[in-house]
Amino acid sequence: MFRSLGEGTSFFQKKIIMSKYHFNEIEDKWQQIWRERKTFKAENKSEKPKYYVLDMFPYPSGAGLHVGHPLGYIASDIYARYKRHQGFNVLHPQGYDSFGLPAEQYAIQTGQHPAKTTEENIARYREQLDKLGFSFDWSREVRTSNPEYYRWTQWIFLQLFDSWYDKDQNKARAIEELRVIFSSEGNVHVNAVCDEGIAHFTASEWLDFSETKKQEILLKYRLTYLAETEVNWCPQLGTVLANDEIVNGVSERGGYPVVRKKMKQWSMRITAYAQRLLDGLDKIDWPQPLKDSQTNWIGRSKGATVEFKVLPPAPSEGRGADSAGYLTGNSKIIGTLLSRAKEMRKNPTKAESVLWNELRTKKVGFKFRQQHPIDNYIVDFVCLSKRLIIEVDGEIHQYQLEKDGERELLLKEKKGFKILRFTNDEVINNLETVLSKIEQTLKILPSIEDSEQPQIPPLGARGTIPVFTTRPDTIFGVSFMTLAPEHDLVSKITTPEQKEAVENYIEATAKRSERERMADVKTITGVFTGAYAEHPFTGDSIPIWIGDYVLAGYGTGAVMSVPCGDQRDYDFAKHFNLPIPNIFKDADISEEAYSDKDNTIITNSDFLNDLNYQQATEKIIAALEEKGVGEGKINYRLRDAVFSRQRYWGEPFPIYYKDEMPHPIPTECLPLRLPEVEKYLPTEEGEPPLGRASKWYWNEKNNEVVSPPLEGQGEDIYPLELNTMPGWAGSSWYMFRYMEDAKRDEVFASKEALNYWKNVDLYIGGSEHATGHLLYSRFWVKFMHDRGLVPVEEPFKKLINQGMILGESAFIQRIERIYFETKVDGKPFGYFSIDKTVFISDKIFEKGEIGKEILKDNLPLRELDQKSNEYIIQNIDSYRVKIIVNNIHADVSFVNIHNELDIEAFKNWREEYKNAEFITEEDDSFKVSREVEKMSKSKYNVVNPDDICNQYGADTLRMYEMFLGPLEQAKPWNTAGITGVHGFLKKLWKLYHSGPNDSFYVTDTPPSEGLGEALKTLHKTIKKTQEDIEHFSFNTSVSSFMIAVNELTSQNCNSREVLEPLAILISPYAPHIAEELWQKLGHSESISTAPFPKFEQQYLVESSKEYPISFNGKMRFTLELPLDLSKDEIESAVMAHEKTAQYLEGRTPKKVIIVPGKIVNIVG
RNA sequence: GCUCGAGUGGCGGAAUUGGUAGACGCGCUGGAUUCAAAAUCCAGUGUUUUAGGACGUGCGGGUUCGAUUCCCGCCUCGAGUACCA
Repeated sequence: MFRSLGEGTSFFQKKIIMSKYHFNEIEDKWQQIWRERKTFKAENKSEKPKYYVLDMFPYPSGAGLHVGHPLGYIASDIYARYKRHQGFNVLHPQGYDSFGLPAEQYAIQTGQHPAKTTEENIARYREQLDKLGFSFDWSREVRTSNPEYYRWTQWIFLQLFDSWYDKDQNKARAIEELRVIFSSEGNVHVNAVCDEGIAHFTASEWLDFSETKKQEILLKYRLTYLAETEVNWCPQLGTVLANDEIVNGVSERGGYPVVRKKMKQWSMRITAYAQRLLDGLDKIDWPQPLKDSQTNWIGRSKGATVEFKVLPPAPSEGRGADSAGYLTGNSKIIGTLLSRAKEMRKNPTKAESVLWNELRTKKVGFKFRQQHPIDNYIVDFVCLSKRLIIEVDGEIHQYQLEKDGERELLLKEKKGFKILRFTNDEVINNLETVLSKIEQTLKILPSIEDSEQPQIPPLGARGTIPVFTTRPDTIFGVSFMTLAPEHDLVSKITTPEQKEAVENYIEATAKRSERERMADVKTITGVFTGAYAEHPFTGDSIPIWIGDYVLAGYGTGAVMSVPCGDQRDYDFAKHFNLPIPNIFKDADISEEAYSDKDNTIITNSDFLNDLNYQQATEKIIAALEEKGVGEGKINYRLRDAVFSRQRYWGEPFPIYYKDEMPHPIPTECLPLRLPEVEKYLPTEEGEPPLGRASKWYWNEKNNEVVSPPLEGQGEDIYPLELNTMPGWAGSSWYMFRYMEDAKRDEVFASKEALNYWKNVDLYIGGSEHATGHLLYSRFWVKFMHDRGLVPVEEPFKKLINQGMILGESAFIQRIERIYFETKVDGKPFGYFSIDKTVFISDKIFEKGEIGKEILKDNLPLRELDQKSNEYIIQNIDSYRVKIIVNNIHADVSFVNIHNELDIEAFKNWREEYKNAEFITEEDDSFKVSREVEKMSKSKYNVVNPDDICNQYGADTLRMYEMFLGPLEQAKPWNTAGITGVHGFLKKLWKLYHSGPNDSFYVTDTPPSEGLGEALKTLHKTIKKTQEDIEHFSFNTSVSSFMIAVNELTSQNCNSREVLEPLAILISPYAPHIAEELWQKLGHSESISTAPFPKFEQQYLVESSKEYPISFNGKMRFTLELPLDLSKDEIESAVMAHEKTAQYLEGRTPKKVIIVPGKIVNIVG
């Protein structure tokens, strides 16, 4: 080691030092130059083609970076730099996902404002990132927790609030357009993704509604809406817990009870986009496993809905529509009428059937419906597109006349229908006249758009139980129905006799947490409701059960149980002794259900007999639709996303409440800044932390945040929303923010910027975001596209998941107990626990008897005697000794590459180890065992990139991380291996410093004057590097650099023609050393702008090939032959070779396979 | 359970469409240099062997002149997801 560079050092020594590879100096120098010259600033206007490389931005945690974090950033940086060499205008930004839980938890514990913690963490992250020499354009940095950023998150939220999803146009539209539709024609023809069970209203009704009522209705259509959602509430902790924070029904922290509580929460109607999210996957270049998990998450299944009519609870209560005692209340009238309409359709009068016969075939030119419910009535025939009702009357009583007059008035006034009336007589005897009158009227009446939409009352409101099934073909195998215990109808259909049992069951299941219910799938539970449903085809009565194997949240929360075809139904049926009819030909269902779709032949199923799955499904769906009791349907597993969090450190909702209804804050008033609170906990009343803010009301008049109004004052003052947005809000659109560089105050991103950069060309990040960020972000982008805010439908064109870098934990073994066993009869003699802390070197006892010696020397037997008065171990040799050890994590920094522990450092680590004893190896070393685990602070296996940078340099770290293995694969970190890559960089440096005293030496002499091998090496490397980068195979290109440098070194190459392109090839990987060499080569511009070397095939052309000669597929020897030989010439050359005869041992070859340029194989 | 991915030396891994299995690096062994160490350089390193060879890419089959690569059946590990009707 040199003491100093001062006077005592000779000039000669100084020279040597200066020309060595001083990575620290070089790296500092270039990082500073890049920063000063803004080398990597992207321009929004350029002649060059654009390329956008993005990393998933990090959450700046307090722990800082470990070597696993930069892996993806290094890969993306290499690609970004490569693309710059290829002549692209590259956007490669970075930022922080800076809202989140850890900062808030820290705030709760310390009272420190999360903004401050976040700020500090970001500073530390930035410092660490800067050391690695990334080519980020930091001028475009984003932080999701900055008001100037979340202003636009709030703005986008308001766009969602201001939108509804039109299923007909299959896109989101402005809510204003929906108001216009409501004002002109009510909601009957609106085909929207919306809440269930919205009552129908007419235009005039809409206009009569109060503004609050209108808002209430509009909320049911908005893409972000308020809904009662069940959450896990922990009263003791005063907070809502996520599912994974609950273990066995109690909180993970503290073990407090958790109850299910309904809370009003904001939700996002992501389900509207289910199909488009699925379809979009075909258009993007993402890893298949990731696409698969999104596909699974969306969970599309094709099947049918079937409605089962609930039979009246007891025959004595009658069957008529008027006396359906169990269906009460206004909303149920439609349902009653509908089932009555069905009844009436089945039993038409003669006149009705004659007229229907004419109308149904569209003879009059328009589509008519028979016995159709309109408002509170059933009309005989209706043409919805012309709003024409046709009534056929029989003998009219006075009572009926009055009623009809009343309804006529209503229908005319409110719904704008024209009514034509005919008598039975007219229809039967004067059909032609009747028809021409209808036709004439139709001509006069104006058409109404979208009239083909039938008026369907909401599911379940008709006294029927709708179910979803993927196997409608098995409908004749239904022997019972099962509802989720939470199903709305349960209380309505349960008979008095079963009431108690059902209520007890519901109570019992409600107590079990969702987790418990899911974990325990073996116990079969359920209760009979006492009610029956009618099979839509056989008319049989089917018992209706409830059971917790049916989930309220999926499908309709009810299933038609087909025990012969579904294992769960089968188990349920067996358990409760329900019938299991078999509808599968030649299927054995004595032990389990027959769920094989492909080999199904249906039997015992009326008109489905002898059909296979596909045919039967097709036929039954047609039959369901014809009968009006069901239809083919696509169901999705995807649920709407809950968007509220009862947290402080997130975006506040720009919403205030007036008359209980949410109102948006004017967009020009954004951002709505997070208020200050004195504590980051929920309030005593269980409100979210924002409830503690002293100023958190909105003055509608002055448009400002104000204090709560005093009693009797503040007419224009309304409370603001107390929840905040979840983490994925800010990350769903951040890729667009980077695009904007100048007008960030005016827009989330300008049209010009959005149109120029379009979408992310390459996105690199972890696969853990598969069903979170990556799905939500796609959803928001599709929405933003619909509303004309962005030009693209998909945010990320190509995506790569980098694998995790795992840590190699070090384990030190602590003796817990010693177990003796007599040698004679193998009987246990005794356990001895150790009250001292004794550590034992790894595997020392595998060395047989040595172990015992060591034990004798180190564990004085008196210790054992003291511990147990009963047994005195006099002579350890007469026993078999078993040591029970406990593995304890030791910090990896105490362990060297030979797995030897620095005992002193370990002793000083923790107070409890200060006086520990160590049983060492014979050479006094102490070994630890190693195991690969996730890198984490708690496992003491974290390797800090700063340390690596200081010791080996950023270029070495970058290259080594790439060299470890394929980018997408998980791989363990092993610091010992880094010397190989570091040695390579030293060799690279040396290659350019082959002058006297290791001075820089590069000549302008063409390499062809030597052997010409150097150019071959160079072009081979160009080809390989280019292919590898394009395939993201960075590990193999590092090895090809090593090969190149090894070859060029042995060729003594110092030609500029080779070394200059080589520096460019390496620069994406090791940018600092490359810049330094580039400068030494005489360039003043950054190497990052140099064009990528062009590969030329001519240098790789070979004239001969070392042929492997195989016998029966086994390679025996090689033979160098000219490449231009014909097959025959190769054969004769091979056959003439002496070794050929030797391996043939006199046999005649049956066949000789020759693949010119590849291989020769002799068979025989 | 279902879906997806992966199994190659002591270790990380390579072999782009079936064509010389183990590139490159670590580690290990021996040597050179050094007072010594570090660093550097050189040689060797899949297993086995009677030194000819034999066996080797999780296991068992198959296709082929030839299989780490393709097909069938299993085993193990990892990830995601889970009573989804």
